[in-house]
Amino acid sequence: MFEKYVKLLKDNSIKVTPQRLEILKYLDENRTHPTVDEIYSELKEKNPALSKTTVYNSLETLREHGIIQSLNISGSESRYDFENKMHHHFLCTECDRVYDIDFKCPNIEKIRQKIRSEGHQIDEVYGYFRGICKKCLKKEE
Amino acid sequence: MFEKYVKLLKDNSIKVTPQRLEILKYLDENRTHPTVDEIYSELKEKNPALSKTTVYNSLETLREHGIIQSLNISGSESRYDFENKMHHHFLCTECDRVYDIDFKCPNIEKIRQKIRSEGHQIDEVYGYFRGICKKCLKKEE
DNA sequence: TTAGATGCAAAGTGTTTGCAGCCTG
DNA sequence: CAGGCTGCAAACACTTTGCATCTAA
Repeated sequence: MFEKYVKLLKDNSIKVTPQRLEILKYLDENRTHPTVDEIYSELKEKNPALSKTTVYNSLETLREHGIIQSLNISGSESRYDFENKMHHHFLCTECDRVYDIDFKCPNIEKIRQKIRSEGHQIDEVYGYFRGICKKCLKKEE
Repeated sequence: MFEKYVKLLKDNSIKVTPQRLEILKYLDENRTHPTVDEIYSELKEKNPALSKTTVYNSLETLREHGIIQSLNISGSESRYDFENKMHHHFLCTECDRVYDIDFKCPNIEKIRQKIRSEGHQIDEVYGYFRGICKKCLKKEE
């Protein structure tokens, strides 16, 4: 049940703890770009001793190792994504849902090259789109 | 001296106040993507009665009217940009400087169309790049 | 004259820090 | 056993809110 996540952690030389396994499993099974609060509230039900600090610490550790991705699309709180391959995101400013955008943009490589040619080093690329999603547009009618 | 900014405000039917004029002038003359604190600290010197609340309020009003742009590239605090045309940004995670990226990416239109074709409505597009800038790379040597 | 802007203080929200005790490797 | 992780409380940083006063139009 947790073998997959144990392997992920061991491969990255990170200590395996029950909290980290639960967080990874939650992110893997909930590709809704949850916030720290959402993760914490949900996992706290099964483990009432869980601390929010641990959720913050674990997410940061996982992110540092490139196992997960963090998003800052909403401006206020961070969101987390088990999918670590590069892709873009669309935020609905009505319902706060975040949608994945899997469009491959060959120009990102050109931009990277342009920035590199100016002497800078690029580590991360984010594409954020905001607007109103299909569901919310229907409600407004 | 302020005619340009008075016109900007009047054209948008926003009341002309000394605070708003100073903020606009500051942003126009400092294309360094300043934070609220930077704007506030600087303007407070000439007008000690200035309130940070007013800076927040004014920036939000200007942003709502599309006169200026706000950036959330650093995760924590917001930054502001007098330039309101679409362009991308590069954040140096060492020195926190933000550089403009004026690369025109024709694929953004394709992504917009793709998202639209799925039924969503797009209002804003942000491209954020993070890494280490030329100046900081030199220091590290 | 009046709707809206300002400034102050207080409250709110998301995140980080310090540290004692516990657990993984 | 040692270094790293957890959990709690307190501290922090940024932003928003409530409200009395003031000001642009």
